[in-house]
Amino acid sequence: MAATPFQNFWFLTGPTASGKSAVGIELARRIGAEIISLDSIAVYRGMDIGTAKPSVEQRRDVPHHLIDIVEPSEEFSLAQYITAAERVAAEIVGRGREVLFVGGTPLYLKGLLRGIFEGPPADWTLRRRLADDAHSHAEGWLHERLATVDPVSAARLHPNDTRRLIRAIEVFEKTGRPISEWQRQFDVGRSAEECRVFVLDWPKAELYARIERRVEEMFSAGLIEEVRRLLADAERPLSRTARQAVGYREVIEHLEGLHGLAETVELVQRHTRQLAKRQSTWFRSLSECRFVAVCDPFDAAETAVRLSGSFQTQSK
RNA sequence: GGGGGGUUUCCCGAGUGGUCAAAGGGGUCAGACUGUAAAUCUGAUGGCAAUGCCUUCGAAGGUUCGAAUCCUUCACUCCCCA
Repeated sequence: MAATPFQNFWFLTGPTASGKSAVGIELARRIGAEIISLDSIAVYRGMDIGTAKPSVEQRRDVPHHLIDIVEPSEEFSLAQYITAAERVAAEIVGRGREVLFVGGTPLYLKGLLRGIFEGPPADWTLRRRLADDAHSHAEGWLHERLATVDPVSAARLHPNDTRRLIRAIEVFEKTGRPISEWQRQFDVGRSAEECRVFVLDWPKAELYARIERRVEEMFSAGLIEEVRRLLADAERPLSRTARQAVGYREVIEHLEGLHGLAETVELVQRHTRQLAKRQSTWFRSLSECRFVAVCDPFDAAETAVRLSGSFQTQSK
């Protein structure tokens, strides 16, 4: 799954609330691109307010893909994303247009840039069994168990990193080969000069102010009502991947009576700041990234001009 | 006016003579991350010339070899009776 030359496409990313969507549309216009959303939650239909999806007008203006492609009751995964992105990107290229990825899910970005291994899909029954076994054994059982079949991965993973330990064991059981032998794609990245991966880079205080404001706007735009609607269909409960999204998780808890409204708003703001922090950690670690400094007053069109121009001059 | 409780490191909150710079949680900072990733996991978190030293548990005194822990007074705060 690594062969697709995603490196030749355009990528616009950055932490949440950094203005990616607005800049993306301006940039797409300039370069004649269609946009592929790079967002693990915007794939869900009906999850609009909390994901700050581009508006209908914006989507009419520039074609957007991989938004609203699954039901909130369905699980979604990295591999599904990569597969869908490959397909859509090929279609866009077929139309003779540029491909511009816009969004802030760094794992998906890395998967696009470097490829992912052809592994087995999640087996939730097996995972559940392993988790149960781990509970009934002593601390560190999963880790020891992995060490016997895949010492390399065991050495890399912390004994408490249950999810990755389980996935590593799962891959071994399904394929008979250790996951550490499968996973080579992420080892080496290309340099920023060879790629067009732009990261909107804000001063922290300004970004945090944008986050606070945006979360308040989500609530006044009806986030709580949106969550009520999502929960209304008892036949099709929200999937594990859909319900863990920031904004949704906290509002669900609010509706369950766990915390009041004011506290909920604060929680969403705080968790969003923490998300932004983790996104930034990813960008710093990716050699492909090119940081584009932005600050208030923010001008999306001007930023788009600047980063497309910077590419022309920087790439010789 | 009478009786009882509280004041702990950024926050909440354990700790009732030494093993306490002080549990745990939150926050913050940093890191990891390949089929749950807006998830999950890890480390650090009083100061410093730092295998030790200095400052800290409302304030000031006191007891003791030794106090966040005991005593006295003061300040603020909460509850009950009047």
